Amino acid sequence: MEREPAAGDITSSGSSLNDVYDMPGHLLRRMQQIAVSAFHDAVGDAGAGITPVQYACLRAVAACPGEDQVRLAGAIAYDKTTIGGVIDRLVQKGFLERTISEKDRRARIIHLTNTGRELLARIDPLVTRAQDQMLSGLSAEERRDFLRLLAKAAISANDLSRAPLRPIG
Amino acid sequence: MEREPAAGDITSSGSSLNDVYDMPGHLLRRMQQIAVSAFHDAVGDAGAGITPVQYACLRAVAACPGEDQVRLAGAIAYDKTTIGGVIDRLVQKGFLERTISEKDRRARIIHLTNTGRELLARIDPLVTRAQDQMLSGLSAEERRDFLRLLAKAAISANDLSRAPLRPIG
DNA sequence: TCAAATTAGTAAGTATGCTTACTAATTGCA
DNA sequence: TGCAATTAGTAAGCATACTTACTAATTTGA
Repeated sequence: MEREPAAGDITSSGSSLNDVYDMPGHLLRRMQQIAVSAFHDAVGDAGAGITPVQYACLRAVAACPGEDQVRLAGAIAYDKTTIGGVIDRLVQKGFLERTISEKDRRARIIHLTNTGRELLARIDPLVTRAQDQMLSGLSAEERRDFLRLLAKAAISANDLSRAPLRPIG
Repeated sequence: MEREPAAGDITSSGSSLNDVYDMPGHLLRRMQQIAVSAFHDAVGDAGAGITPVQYACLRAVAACPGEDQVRLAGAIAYDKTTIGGVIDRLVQKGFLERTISEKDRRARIIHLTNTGRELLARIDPLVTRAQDQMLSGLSAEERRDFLRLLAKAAISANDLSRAPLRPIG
């Protein structure tokens, strides 16, 4: 397999990183990390150490109080193992309550605490600001186009995911 | 356009998950996970357990042989701590070689092994296929638009990231 | 009705993707 | 020249995001 580099070679391996830079997988990974950064920059100390994943989990509980973990996971496209740990930490911090369901003793019913509700009210506007900042390089029209296509791609490929979105209701 | 919650509102907290579903942060997180899934589905057993992150690292070494870890990290926008572990595992599997630099004894110089080169040649077409599959819900024109906007957003917000892209050369 | 299949949740293990903190080597500058 | 600042890399710790495997509870169906 090994050979001497020849005169016409672009790179010593015949491959360039430009391919990688244009791959949706690479760009999505980078944008996701930019999104996490922007979240932390915008929320800062107001967030009591909350993460983007924990924020979405709180929003899911706020929108769907009294659901069990599997259905909450589906509502925001989390793996059921993942959401277990996320809820652990949010209970630990006093933002969520976890009780055993009366109807199904396997299931855990999740509710917001007042502290959790207060946290959400406090950071919601900051999170909205972060969403703007991560797309600050796009014009208003480009943002609309981008979001439309991003949502369309995510909906189309939903079942490719290990943790597909399963909206409640 | 924001409005006051009215008597007839659906949710008890005045918030709905529709906001979350439209947030770029949420959609980017979902698409990133879809991308990882599509990679594993497409590469399967041919990849010797390689991950998308490890693949990009191999491509970076192939394109920029003989670089140190910090510069390789910059070439694909990885944190220097992260790439350390990634390279550990790739050396462990026999795809990369790590040697101490003669010029700077702090630095580790990374090279592909022949096995690593063979792996790349084998899986490159499969990875390309995965990139198509994750955008299968978009038309050719939509894909072009989406990729253009995604790249533009990532370039603009590069310095928001904790691990910005720092191309070599 | 009762055993089989399914389901909710957890546990353990692995791989990113950071943070902070540290060592060792190199650079810069007074 | 020599000391301070910087830099490459690692270590430890924490939070996702899975995988596989397990327990316990519920549902199914013969």
